[in-house]
Amino acid sequence: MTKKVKVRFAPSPTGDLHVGNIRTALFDWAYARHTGGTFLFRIEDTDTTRVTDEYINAAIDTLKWLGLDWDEGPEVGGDNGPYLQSQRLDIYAQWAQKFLDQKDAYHCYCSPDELEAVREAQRKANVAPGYNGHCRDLTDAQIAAYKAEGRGAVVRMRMPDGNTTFTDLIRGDVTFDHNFVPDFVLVRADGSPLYTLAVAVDDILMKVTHVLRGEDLLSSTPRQIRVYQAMGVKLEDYPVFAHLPFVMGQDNAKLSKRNGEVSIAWYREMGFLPEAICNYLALLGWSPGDDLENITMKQLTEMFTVEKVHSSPARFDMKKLEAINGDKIRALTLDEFLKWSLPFLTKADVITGTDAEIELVKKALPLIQERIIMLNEVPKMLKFLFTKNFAVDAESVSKITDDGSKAILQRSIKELETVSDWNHTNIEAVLRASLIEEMALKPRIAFTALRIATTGSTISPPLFESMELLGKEACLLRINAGLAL
RNA sequence: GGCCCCGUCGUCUAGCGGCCUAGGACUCUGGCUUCUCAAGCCAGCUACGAGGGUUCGAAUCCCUUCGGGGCUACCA
Repeated sequence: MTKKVKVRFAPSPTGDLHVGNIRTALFDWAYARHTGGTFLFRIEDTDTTRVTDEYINAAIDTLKWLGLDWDEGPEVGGDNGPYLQSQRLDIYAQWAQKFLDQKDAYHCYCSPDELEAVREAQRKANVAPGYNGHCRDLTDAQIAAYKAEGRGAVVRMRMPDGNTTFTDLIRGDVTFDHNFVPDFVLVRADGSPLYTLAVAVDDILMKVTHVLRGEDLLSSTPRQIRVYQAMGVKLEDYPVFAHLPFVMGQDNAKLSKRNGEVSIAWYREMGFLPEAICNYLALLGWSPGDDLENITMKQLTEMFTVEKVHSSPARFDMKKLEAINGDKIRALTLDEFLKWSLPFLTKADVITGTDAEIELVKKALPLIQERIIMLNEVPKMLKFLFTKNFAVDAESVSKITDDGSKAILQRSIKELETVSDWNHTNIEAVLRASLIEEMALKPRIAFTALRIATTGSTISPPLFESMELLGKEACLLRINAGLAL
């Protein structure tokens, strides 16, 4: 009988969640959903100097926004909580004490300076740096002496001789010789637990079956397995590991959270859709196959398997993300597009949100849906429909002050005044008849002048539709104003 | 330095011994369409890091080498 899958995403929010974090979260989530298992969300905040409440809340918010819903964790609860490690300190302390009692762990009185000196010597001697086992077998007298000195002590796990082999779902069997896995610290001198202790204890206690995480944690796996052993966990109850390849930056360096472009919050502000971000990120290190790329979240959960995840790192490519975002925007229904656009429009002060404004937005959106790749372009493209103090873009003014343009504008006013039923078909008809047919102008020339005068820019939604939405009065007003420039 | 991981077009990938004179997507270039910008359509450029094996046959298996990355904390 196979156990029900439980996958966890356990970030340490020392900043806004970034691209790499989210790719991991996405795979965790997709795998849980694919298998019909449980998705557990846990916050690893044992490093209190770097993790803040603000970042924790931001992480929760980001995950929700992306649609990566969790079954156990902050806000939703569960049977294995609490899900913030800072609230589980007593649990870790108990286990650490147990390890001490079992002699699996011991107190180490070495000072940071002493440890550094040892490492320095090791580097010089060209041997593997790491803890040298100095305090492994201290006598009672030695311990008493250290205590008398007032030294603090950390709790260190004893790494036995031998080696650890585990099967990584993505990389196959991986073996680490314990000669290169020194005794590691479980508890700081101040009594607080370290990641190595907390993850292992939590993954077991929370009954996690699959640990899918970044490959930077690959070499810490033998340490976790050591903790499982000390906990007395049976082999078949160890979680299965899968180390996901990195998402790298353009320069082949690991994407770092110091860079603004990696923060998911930034992508949200720019107007990327969560589904586009997830779709793109899913393609980094994984592929649905069959030349398929544009997939829905539902398809992702149906097709995703860890076995198909690559072992090699992937470069993050903004252009491709943009292309996918454009595809996703074009696939939106009008109501969806409206829902996503409104916040951008109000935030940019293009509209305040009245019913009349929303009605007009609704008419205008279809005109720009295939012309944008990010939602933050919506206000830019629709501003001309709502602005109270209209002005032609500075760089476009000179393009309509020549005699040719004046003639076009003059003739347009004359023709447009005659249009009684103001719609784009009629507008186009009179303008083509007069400007193109009679004046024999090139459409490009004639309509560019009108475009600048009515929308203020050389780039706009389709001209005649734009004029229709603007209304006859406003159009004529603006063209007249353009004539006066 | 040591340990570990990785190596197909510029980028993401398909490929799991013959379907590969290596397919798709993004980017880029050219063209068509066209009221701008897009979108759409067509065409083109460009890859199995290198060297050895194994085999009738290798991108696919093995070895070496080179290159990239991670870890080497009282960070995660």
